[in-house]
Amino acid sequence: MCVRKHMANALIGKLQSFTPLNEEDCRALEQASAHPYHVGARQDLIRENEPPRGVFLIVDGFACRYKVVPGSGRQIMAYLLPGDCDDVDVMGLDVMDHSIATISSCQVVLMSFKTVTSLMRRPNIARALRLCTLVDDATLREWLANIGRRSADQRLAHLFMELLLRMQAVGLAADGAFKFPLTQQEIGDTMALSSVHVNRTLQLLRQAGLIVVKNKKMRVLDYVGLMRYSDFKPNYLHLLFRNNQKISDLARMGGVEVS
Amino acid sequence: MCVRKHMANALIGKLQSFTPLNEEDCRALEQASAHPYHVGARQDLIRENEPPRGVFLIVDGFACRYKVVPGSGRQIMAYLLPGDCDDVDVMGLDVMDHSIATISSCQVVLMSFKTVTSLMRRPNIARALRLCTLVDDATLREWLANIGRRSADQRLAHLFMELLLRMQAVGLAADGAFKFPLTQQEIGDTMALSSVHVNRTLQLLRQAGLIVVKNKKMRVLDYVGLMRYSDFKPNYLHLLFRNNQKISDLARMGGVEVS
DNA sequence: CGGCCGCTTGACTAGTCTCAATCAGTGTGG
DNA sequence: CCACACTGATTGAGACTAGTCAAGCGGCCG
Repeated sequence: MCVRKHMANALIGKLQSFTPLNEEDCRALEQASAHPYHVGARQDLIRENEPPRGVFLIVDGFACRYKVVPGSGRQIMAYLLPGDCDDVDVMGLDVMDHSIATISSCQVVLMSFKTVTSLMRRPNIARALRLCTLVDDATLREWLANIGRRSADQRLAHLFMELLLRMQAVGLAADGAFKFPLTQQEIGDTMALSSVHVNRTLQLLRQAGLIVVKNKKMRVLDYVGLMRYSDFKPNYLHLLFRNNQKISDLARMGGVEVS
Repeated sequence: MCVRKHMANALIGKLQSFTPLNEEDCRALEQASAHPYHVGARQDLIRENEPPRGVFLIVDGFACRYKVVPGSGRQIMAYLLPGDCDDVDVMGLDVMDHSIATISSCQVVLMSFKTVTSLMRRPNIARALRLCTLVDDATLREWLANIGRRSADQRLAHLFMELLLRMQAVGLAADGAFKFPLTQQEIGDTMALSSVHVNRTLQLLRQAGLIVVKNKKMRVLDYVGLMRYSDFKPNYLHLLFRNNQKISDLARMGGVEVS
């Protein structure tokens, strides 16, 4: 197991939370993500129907997967937070079936297929990356249930609770607060609501004393309340795989049986 | 490449449409799926929070992934049609984050982790199974966009078009018609609509001369119309990977640029 | 024949959307 | 330093899609 903490590198931190990595693994990952480049806010990294050029890794900032539905704007289908990356198997695809874009300005690495292939030859890394994909899939399913079944207020509460946990998992939340660069329009694009309704719903959550949003930062004032409010069950994030004690505790506090 | 046609085994047929398989590959797959067992309609195969016992493969019938959202019924998040199977990586999870249940009565295989591991040692099979997962993910994203962005009538039209293509891809649709064992309630659970609204919406699509549903069979009367109606783009099914000429033609007829 | 499940229809309700106007914060050029 | 422009947040009013409740119908099975 790699002894040094690599929280400077969110990817390493995240993978280590899934599976132990040795020195060699860490070196390989550091090398692979050594040269990020800067991308401004609201820029496409790759568009639907384009052939994948490699595997994107977000080192810093918020990015998202999205699709445009003609006549109804766009649907955001996932957030890519620092340490998150594309499905490693996109290499196998001829063309992308969705687009990826930055939300805030980002530090991005585009790993070549060769790089990814050599990373995947390391069993620990391969295992960790596969688990990442599994969690991404589970998150997508949870979003489907969220959008399909919950009312606007519960939907937003659920999303914010997830963001808090995910940001905490990569060490980017302190005291319930984290960077939150999303516009209300973008929140609406995510949760299938109009920006007007997002606005009114945010006021509701604020009045309920659950959250505060200000200066592109969100603070969760009462995460137990937020979990209850949205019926949030953290199981889909599979946090108990992870060796961050604080997160596991938090997960348990949801009042959920996590066997 | 395996010369014999294996359409008796939907899985082999499906994998072959992604990548050529040799005799050995086919034998291994046949062995792995040799002993399906029968499960009645509306039975859970595995429930959320249970540890996975293996990888499910649907040999015949309709099954689905779903989650129950307290206070709002259930959300179906995917259909498993004949030849479809669980994500091979569920083996890596401690507990399921969703349930899997039959819709109609089914023939099911539960492949042991050992079996799956040995299948994954065959490069062709591994590649094909990974592509399956990628298509499943893309389908999930498309459903999210569908539920998030489209009106009830477009949503249903889109779903039916997808089902037609998928059933055709495994040789289970003839002349635009295929088995359709879903109740209106289940369609609603899938597309996040009430059963009452599903009922009225189906009448709309019927009156528009697009589909007929009768005796647990659906017939698509005008698939070009259905595609237009729902703005269906078949790209997410990645059909052009597949060696079924008819499907590729159909995909192109959507009027879509599929590079 | 009776019971049950699923389909159908009607009437009413409500959550969310759309349109439109105003306000606030930030950055820019004169 | 101020006027202006632009983007995003906020508020109000009215319209509409889809949900809920409730009753009746139809076909299948024991």
